[in-house]
Amino acid sequence: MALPLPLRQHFDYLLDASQPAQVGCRVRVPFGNRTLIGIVWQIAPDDSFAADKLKPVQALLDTTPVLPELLCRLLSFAAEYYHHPLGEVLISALPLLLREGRNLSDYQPKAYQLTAAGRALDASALKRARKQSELWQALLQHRISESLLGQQYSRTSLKQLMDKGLAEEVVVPASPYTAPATPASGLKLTAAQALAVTAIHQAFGRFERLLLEGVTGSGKTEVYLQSIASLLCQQQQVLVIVPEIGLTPQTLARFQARFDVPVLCWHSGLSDSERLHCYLQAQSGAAAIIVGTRSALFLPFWRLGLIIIDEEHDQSLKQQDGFRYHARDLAIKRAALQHCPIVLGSATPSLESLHNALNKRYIHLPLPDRAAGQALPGFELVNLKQQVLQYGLASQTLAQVRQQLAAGHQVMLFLNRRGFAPALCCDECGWLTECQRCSAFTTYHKQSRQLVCHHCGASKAIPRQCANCGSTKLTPLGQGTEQLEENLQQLFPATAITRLDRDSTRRKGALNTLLEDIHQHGARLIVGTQMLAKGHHFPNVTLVVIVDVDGALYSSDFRAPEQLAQLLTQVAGRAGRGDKAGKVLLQTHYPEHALLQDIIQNGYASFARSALMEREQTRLPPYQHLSLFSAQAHQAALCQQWLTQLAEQARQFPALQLLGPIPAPLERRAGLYRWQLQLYSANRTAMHQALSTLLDTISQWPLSRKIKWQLDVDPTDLT
DNA sequence: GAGTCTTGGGAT
DNA sequence: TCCCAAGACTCG
Repeated sequence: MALPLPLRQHFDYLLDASQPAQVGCRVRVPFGNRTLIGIVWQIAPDDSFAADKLKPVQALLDTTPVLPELLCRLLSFAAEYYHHPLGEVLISALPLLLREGRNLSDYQPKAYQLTAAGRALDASALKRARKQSELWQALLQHRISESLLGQQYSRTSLKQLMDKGLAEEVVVPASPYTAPATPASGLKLTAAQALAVTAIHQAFGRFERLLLEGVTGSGKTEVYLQSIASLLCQQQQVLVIVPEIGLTPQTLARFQARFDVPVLCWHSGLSDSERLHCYLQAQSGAAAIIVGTRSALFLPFWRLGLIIIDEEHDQSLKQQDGFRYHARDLAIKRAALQHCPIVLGSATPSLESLHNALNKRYIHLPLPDRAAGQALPGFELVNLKQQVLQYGLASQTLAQVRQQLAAGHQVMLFLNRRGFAPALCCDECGWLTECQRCSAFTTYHKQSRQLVCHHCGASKAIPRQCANCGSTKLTPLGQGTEQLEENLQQLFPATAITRLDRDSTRRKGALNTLLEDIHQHGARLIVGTQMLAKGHHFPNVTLVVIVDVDGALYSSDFRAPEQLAQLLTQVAGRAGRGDKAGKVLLQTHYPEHALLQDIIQNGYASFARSALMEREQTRLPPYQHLSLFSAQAHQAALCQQWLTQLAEQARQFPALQLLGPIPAPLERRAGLYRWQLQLYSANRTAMHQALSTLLDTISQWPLSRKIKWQLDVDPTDLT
């Protein structure tokens, strides 16, 4: 059995012949003095463990596996690849209700049918019970579903038939969806879109990876929709994976509006029973299309014909705690197991995917132009040096904002910093409000009157005095979205402003209300964080102002330039999507910066190619594989000691290059010091072998129990 | 991970 | 001699 424990071993139990278990079924087993839900992983007489010490399985919970063979293979691959305990990987793929050992049939539709005795019954036997007889007659013809029972027949009669052993309850899985006879028609495609759709169609029925690199507004979604259309006629299912924030009802509505088949969504906001419902609909084939966030990848499908990963560059596809998998990479593995194609779509593909496309491992499908023929918005750098700024905005920026608003257009201002100000500062001595438990300043939130640490989430009341000198003159330092909104309202008192960030969209449904507001035409200012960058379509936005990117220009993380280029391109892509041309103003103190120059003059595609060359020269991913060990403890010395020990071991593998131990960029978080050791290797197999050996070694160190440590294979975040 | 067992130092 | 906490050990 694989049990949900952080242990890299299996546990054996006795199953008797009356328990027809299969691999992938759940069992309830005694473990020490508690009970666990585990997954049957191997059924074999095994003498590796003393037979007299084996405990029997308490209950076999499934007659058919909740994890079908294909998912077992995917998950066992994932457990090996990410070096995460199998039991935890398996259990994390199941909806919570199944993890807790709930009975699957309790959630499946029921029907009633006659037992053998019922079918053999002589008609005269029920002649004195007219209602029972009627029901019996009906049951002779066909099963009766639970819903029909309430409407047409009496439950009492049924109970009487069941008590006599004449009728019985059976679980009837939902039936697969009805395939449309002809593909739904869509918009007229551009030549590039048509080529992409054809290429995807040609890949149906076999494993193929396709990278759809379409500039913002090039109509990637239309390509997805038209690719899906013909699959639905063959009664195949489609899985669409989107970033967390991209899954707005608008996205879902677009799929639902196009196709007359059941489209279900899967995301963290669903209740436990909604999740189980989705799981069952996918499994039975009742759902034709599932649009979901990364964990939708682990749903069982009746007949999966295509996987689409939208915004494949998005960081939210990588799980950042526990089982740290990358949904894009596991989806590719799943497509291989399913023998179906997978489409990776993005305006700003990750360097990893682009590398694979340029290498011809993936089929490259470029959409270089916007679908409706609009020009891509032009960038204009606004030099902030030696300028008098009003609320962080240059006079030429304000002039252009004013001009667009006067024309009745919408203007978007992007500032990747929520809250009112990144810190409160003492006027007298320069002291800044710091988080007690992190090496970071606390953000001032004016509305909620709190200082919040954006790293550990801790919040506290605003101090009246400086903790250093006792002065009462504390003023906000720097500008966040909350303040920008307030300031803009001063400058443009007659204009409606919508702010989109995690604070303004925290309430359920708030994001949609705000998006609706924006779509109600009219001049309007939209202020927001990177939430603005993710796939929204705002046809009336003609001007995008990137208020401040300077903080991101000089980062130690080798992925920072890639991520900044993606963010800038995605934000810029919100402009000029309707029938009016768009423009982007980029405010910076470093107008000569090479990265900014490259992006604004040559665009993302060119930037990405030169960034790849740089990665090749510096031997960074995707040209070498990276794994990251990190250690956290209350004392920095323990982290350092543990990683030094680890580095010593790792040095024995000639295929590995080491970087570290070094403190993490955010050196302390939630009271814990954080150190890391980066391992690089050109040889993936050698890397995995080394990691396995290292993990075995680590598990024997007493120090490993005193600190918190993790391994992240292919990390995307080095903070 | 969580519960139980072992060990050893310190208090009574 | 007892008590407690930290660390080791085990779970099938």
